[in-house]
Amino acid sequence: MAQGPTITTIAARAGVSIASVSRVLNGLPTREDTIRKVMAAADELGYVPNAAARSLKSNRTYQVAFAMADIGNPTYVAMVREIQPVLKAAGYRLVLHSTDGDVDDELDVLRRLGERYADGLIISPLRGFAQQHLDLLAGAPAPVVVIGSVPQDTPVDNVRTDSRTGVRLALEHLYGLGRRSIGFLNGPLDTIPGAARAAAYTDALAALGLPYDPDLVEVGDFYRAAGARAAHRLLERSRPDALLCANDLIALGALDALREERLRVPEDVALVGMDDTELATAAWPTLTSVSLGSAERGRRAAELLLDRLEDGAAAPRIVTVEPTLVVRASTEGAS
Amino acid sequence: MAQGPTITTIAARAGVSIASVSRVLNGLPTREDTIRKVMAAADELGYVPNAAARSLKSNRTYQVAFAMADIGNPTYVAMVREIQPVLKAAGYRLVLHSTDGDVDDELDVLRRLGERYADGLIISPLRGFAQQHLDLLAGAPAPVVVIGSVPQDTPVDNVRTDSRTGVRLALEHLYGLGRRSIGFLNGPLDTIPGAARAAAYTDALAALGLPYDPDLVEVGDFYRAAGARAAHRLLERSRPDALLCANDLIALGALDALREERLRVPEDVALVGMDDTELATAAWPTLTSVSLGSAERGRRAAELLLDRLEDGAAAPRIVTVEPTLVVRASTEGAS
DNA sequence: TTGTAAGCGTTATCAT
DNA sequence: ATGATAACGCTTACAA
Repeated sequence: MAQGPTITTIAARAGVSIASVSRVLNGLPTREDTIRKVMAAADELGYVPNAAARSLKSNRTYQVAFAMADIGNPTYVAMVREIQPVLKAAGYRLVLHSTDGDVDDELDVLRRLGERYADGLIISPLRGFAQQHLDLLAGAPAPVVVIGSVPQDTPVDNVRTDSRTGVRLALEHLYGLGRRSIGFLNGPLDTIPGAARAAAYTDALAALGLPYDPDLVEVGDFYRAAGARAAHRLLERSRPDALLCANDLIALGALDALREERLRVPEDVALVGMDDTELATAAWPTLTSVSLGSAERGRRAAELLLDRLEDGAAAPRIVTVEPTLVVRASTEGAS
Repeated sequence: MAQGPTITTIAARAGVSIASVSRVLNGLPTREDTIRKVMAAADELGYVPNAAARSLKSNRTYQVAFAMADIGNPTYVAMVREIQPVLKAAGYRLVLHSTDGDVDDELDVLRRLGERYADGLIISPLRGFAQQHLDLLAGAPAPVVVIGSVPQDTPVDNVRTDSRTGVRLALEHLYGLGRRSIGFLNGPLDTIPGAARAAAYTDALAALGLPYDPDLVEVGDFYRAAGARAAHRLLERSRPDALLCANDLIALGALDALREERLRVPEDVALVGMDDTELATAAWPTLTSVSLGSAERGRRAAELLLDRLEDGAAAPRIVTVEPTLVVRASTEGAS
């Protein structure tokens, strides 16, 4: 915990000015002899440049923030896992914010960007930005990349996925297996994914010519225990031959519930999760799941942000990651 | 992305000196009237203090770094999940480093603390610090808390667990179930947990009066696929009636392998994982697992660091988290 | 090529 | 109570 040397210390030790030290350290043209003296002094003293001083001067922190609802959720873990190495390779540190899906927290993250502790922000809002806060997004003090959808014309880089198509893929798959009574276990409707998936479910049913039956729909939360409770509630009043779950955690909970009710998966009830997390292959039977490309979305978001940091003036970009259906035992029986 | 206002801007707007602005902003005694003017100006301009300037002056970043091998590993996720809210509550940001278990990366994290981008570091080294690097730890430019064991007398705060006891609990449990041929699937021996668990396994066997049979031991890596391969190798040359796995990922892989070999769990082979991650309850049968208190270790580490940041002079503390055995279906049959 | 000095946005000391 | 000013550690004109 020794007090570290500064360029002043080195300058004294090497017998040159601080300007020369700075030049050598930054590789600017300098006399061979001076370089040697400075390097020697720096080495001996174990010099390390001070980040605060550097960023005060350069207006660059070489930090990027990532904000999401819950680092315990495998979806976000997948994102972080991709974001981290991309940033690291580019010389950026990663600052992690967990907002618990709280709108105020999310807005706070946005506002505190004004402290300039980070050069940019990747945010995956769960509750989303109400209309009145869009200007906060647009006028953010640093570049922001949003993972998830933002309203048309919001001038920020954006990585989205098409959950509508994802849900459709799932329902078509189940329909193709002969299932006609397809239930849906959703997360809160006031969340962005919750709302999107609810709409997508209704639409996909219609496209398949299936009736919408409110008894087949339950809203809970994006957690396993909530998923189990929702499944129990649903099973109390109807007997679906398939269940679509708004994420893998819910699906895992549904699996618990189905097991308790002695219903076989997939024979009695076919089960589909969403997000295709590692939990899908840990479960038994392994879970068919709609991949929304979390890892790829994370990576693309990091890349977009780095691009933006190099060229702040470029037009906002929207990247769309296509969903895919990963079929496993929970709908097809074989392992 | 507007250029933010500084205290200079505010001072001009309010018609006072920057010193007064600073005082008001920091709640130092000031005339009512001045306070009003400054606050008004600050509000109108949407002032946010600059983090770099502040930390240059105060030598405080209000950031804490956490370095571990792989954010994809549920053990570390559990730690981050606990560390984050503790830091947040104390007004600190979290900087995340993923080292891939690379020794150089770990040492680099330690060295770069000298940049003073963080006030302290929590590190969970996978490969550990060779003797020659202990001075780097001892002489770190900022307080460090190590999760995992450090050699006696290393002057850093330390949160450890007793994996020896953990392994013993597992073997005693298996022994109590009548298992006598207990195999062991370990991770790399040049990692701290790998080495510790290998020694613990040998000791625990001896304590139970069971012979050590090299055919019952396989070394792989801490991943699922590696666990599956290791299990296959082991099963090719011996038929254990129980398997202890050095973590839950390996256990999951072992489960895959056992299933392929048509061996029933727990009837033919009882299976025990370590770390007690969420994967243990996602798997089927659910996994008996040795909890090493990852969440608690994370939380305690964060608390130790915060304490240290308040009182840098206090004697180094060692916190030990007791392991517990969480018995589930993979050893006891019932769900 | 090198040194002097200004400035990044704060906080804090010192006069006033 | 307030203002002028130095200082934090660095980069970068500008002069020499």
